[in-house]
Amino acid sequence: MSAAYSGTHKDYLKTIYLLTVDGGRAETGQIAEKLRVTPASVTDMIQRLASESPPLVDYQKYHGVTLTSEGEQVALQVLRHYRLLELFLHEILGYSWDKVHTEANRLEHAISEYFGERVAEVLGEPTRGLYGSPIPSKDLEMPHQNLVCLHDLRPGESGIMHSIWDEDPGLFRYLEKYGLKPGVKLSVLDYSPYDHNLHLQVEGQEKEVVLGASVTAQIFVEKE
Amino acid sequence: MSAAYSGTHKDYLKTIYLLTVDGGRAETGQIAEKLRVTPASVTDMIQRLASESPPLVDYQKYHGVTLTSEGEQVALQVLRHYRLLELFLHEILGYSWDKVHTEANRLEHAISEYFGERVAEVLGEPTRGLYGSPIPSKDLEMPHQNLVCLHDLRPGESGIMHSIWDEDPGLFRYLEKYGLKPGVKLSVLDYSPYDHNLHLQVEGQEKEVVLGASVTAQIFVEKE
DNA sequence: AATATATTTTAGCCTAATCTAAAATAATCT
DNA sequence: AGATTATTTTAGATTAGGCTAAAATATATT
Ligand SMILES: [Mn+2]
Ligand SMILES: [Mn+2]
Ligand SMILES: [Mn+2]
Ligand SMILES: [Mn+2]
Repeated sequence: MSAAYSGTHKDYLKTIYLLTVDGGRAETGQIAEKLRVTPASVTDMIQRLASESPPLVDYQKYHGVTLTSEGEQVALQVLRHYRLLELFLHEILGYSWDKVHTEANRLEHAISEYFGERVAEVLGEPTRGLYGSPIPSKDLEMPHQNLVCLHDLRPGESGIMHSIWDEDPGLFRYLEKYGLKPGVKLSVLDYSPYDHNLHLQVEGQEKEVVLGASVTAQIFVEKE
Repeated sequence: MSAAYSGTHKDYLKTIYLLTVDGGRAETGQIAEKLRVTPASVTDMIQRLASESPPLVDYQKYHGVTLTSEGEQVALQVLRHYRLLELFLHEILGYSWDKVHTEANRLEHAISEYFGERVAEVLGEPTRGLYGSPIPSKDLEMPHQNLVCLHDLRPGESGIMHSIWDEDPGLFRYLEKYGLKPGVKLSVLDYSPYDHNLHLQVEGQEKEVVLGASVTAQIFVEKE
């Protein structure tokens, strides 16, 4: 189906996907920051993405872009490769969490579809990757998930830790020290309305864990 | 040490290495054919390789190039990646022989040094790849080998099949039908001076195998 | 040795993807 | 509402790596 897009095209599309997955448009400046290029370069590129046939983005001057369905297909394919690679590097090649990102981000464009499917098979056709991130299926459907931000849970509610915003490895390591990693059950014991701190009971930990709003806002849980 | 050379640079250097490993110079037209670009493009590129600092090739106008030792280091690094990947794709991901080449040729530039070493470890630090091709060590030494062309063996002489010229998968499959694959012992029973045919005893085969000069010239054996 | 053929190099052009500086537009503040 | 600030777009330039056509050089043939 889809033509063979360049690695650069794919990086733009993946970035736009991640910026718009929760609704809204991806703005020039945001894309520029993520891809570490100048806004002028982004304007140039998104105009080219918009004038591909079929168009890959819907571009409104001065108001950023959204993906067309063609653009989304490409983005999901790259994202599938990316998340399969993350898992593969960690599980099969023994990469540590923090080394995974850079390598997967380079390899995601270099591997063939066939490579992707071979890796998927070796890994047992996973639907969740590192940090619990969802992996699009081979036919590019996102696995359904009933996620809620930990920040929004209140005493008495509980869930399974799922993933963290932006997949920040530094934050990930910090949370690991409190036993907080994907798959772990947690329940909210208390909430302080003044500082928005949450007091948590974390599976496998004796002491309760207290996290500030700037941290809980970054954590997604699958509500029970 | 070495700067970060582009994938294109590396493809040229690997190609030049393979064209000069048996001595002599790599000519513009040969490189152009292997890389499927025009001779004019090759001239342009080898002039740039020659004016890198340090220079990667020794260029003599109208008489092709040889690698400098810096160029050879880069070539060996790429070749190591390439041959590790070939083996990896076949052994770990279950690629068939003929699918391996294209993927490895793309991935050889995309993987990091770290990835290469992780793969090497998973494979058990191999020194020979598919078709018995030698894999440069981590510090870029080629494994010693006392190879001779099957074409030059005469009755009474014998050896272990090692590899085939140019790693042609079609020829490889043809030879497999006669039990001829890397690691198999063979001895020369007879030689016809008129057609240069060789009559071979191949380990594991009852009937003798007769091969023409155009085939025996492509086969390397480790002499006993 | 002269001519014909094959190979290589030069010259000029092209596209993708980036940049900087300046101009245009939108968003924010008073 | 008007002025200031922030963001985006345009214009023009650059670099890598390719191309074609023509010129230069080398190799082969008579
Ligand atoms: Mn707007
Ligand atoms: Mn990428
Ligand atoms: Mn010469
Ligand atoms: Mn290559």
